[in-house]
Amino acid sequence: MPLATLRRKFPLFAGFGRSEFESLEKCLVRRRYSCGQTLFHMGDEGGSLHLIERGRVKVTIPSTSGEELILAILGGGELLGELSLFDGKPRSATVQALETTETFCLHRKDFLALLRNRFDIVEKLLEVLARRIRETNALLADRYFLDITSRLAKKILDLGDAFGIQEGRQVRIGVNITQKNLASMIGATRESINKQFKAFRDQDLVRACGGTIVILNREGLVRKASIFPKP
Amino acid sequence: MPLATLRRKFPLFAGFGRSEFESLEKCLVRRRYSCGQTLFHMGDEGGSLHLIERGRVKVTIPSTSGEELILAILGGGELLGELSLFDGKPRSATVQALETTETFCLHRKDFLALLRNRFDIVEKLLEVLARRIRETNALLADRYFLDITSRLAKKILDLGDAFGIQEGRQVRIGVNITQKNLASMIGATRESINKQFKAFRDQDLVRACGGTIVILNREGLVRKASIFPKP
DNA sequence: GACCGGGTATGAAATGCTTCACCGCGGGGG
DNA sequence: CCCCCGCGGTGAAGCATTTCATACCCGGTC
Repeated sequence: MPLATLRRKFPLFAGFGRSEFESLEKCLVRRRYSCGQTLFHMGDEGGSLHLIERGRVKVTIPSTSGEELILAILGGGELLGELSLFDGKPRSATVQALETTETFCLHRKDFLALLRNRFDIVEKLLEVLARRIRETNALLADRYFLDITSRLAKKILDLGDAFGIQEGRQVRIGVNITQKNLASMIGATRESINKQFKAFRDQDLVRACGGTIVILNREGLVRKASIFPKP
Repeated sequence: MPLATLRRKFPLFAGFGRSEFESLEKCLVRRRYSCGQTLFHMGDEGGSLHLIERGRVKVTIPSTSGEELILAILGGGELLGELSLFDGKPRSATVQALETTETFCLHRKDFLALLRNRFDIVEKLLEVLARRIRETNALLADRYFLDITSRLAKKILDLGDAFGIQEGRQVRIGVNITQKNLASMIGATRESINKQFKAFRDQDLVRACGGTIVILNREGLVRKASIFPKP
């Protein structure tokens, strides 16, 4: 991969020059995962970091009874598996590929060595972690304060922002998300999602179209997401 | 505050020598908050970091209808308000003193300057952030997978670990936690907590004693916390 | 001393969500 | 080619929690 591409794809390394690039390149190992494959399991020993080159993965916490909670869906350019790097503890979640996914894998000691000399990378990393914390806090708050209708509307909007493809006045969500996945993202059963989703469809807010979701009326969804269910 | 005290109270600065100490000391501003006072509100501009010297605070997210979700209770030696420092965004939560609390306040640019030269502090910071993420993820997972009984048992155990004072075979939780607070920690109503708490009392797992909780039977609580409600 | 606000206690009624049961569809593998 | 499994769809019943209503106790204060 040329330097320019690296810098474009991974803002983390935006400040890199040629010499740093060359020493970094030696440490990167390319990894390829097909759809459904798991990168690692919660509880595993974790000594490496992934940079997602292309594809998408889901970050989940499994329950002992086989259900799963989806914490995040990550795509190209994003960082993955950094937690274990910083505290040396086991993997905090399971990660599975949702599509064919390619990553660059970087080992703990190489990465820490990298950090030591580059304060700009440290700054960006701190920012990434801060964002993760904000996101999880928001999820938690939503789960406390909102009912399923609002949570679903919000989640659809989020997905639209993260993976949306503009199509005229509509936005198509560019990942295949099953209703079951939606359910484990917002903490509800598939059946509840199904019913709520139908309600949104009946109100012409969204459309389902071969596995992907299309947002028809963004404003309407925003209203659903924020109207307060307990007045 | 002498250097030795600083190093003992705040592991973050364990590696500090005399000269660094002197330059740090110039930047620290002592702040005092009485019980109930708020340090800052969610949404505020946030340009500073607090090191808690003594006392305890609660970190909360308020809902628009006046309820609150308690994300964490922090005590002496802990860090507070670091998120806004790293991403420049507004305060992600409201923080209120639960007791008389004294902190050292450090401004953004002073802190960043500190970081720039001290990789050991960066490492510890990353560790702190990683731990926060793990904790929030765990809260979220609990909220998804466990019922109120298990969540309450778990929370009581957590509080015991964090603020417990050994008293013979018992552990007294050294903070005044109202049932309402417990409720906003685990995401339930005060009434539900009350009933569940009574159940625990009837089983001689815990005892309430003038505002504080005493754990009588740790093992029993552990069992309650982990037995799976949906078999 | 009377009043009031905040915390605790408790039961009955209401309800949002889950559980369960069932159906149809489509696609991938034997 | 057919079978089965995973996904979407839907209604009825069940239930965990919330909501509501009420009461008591305690400490402060007017």
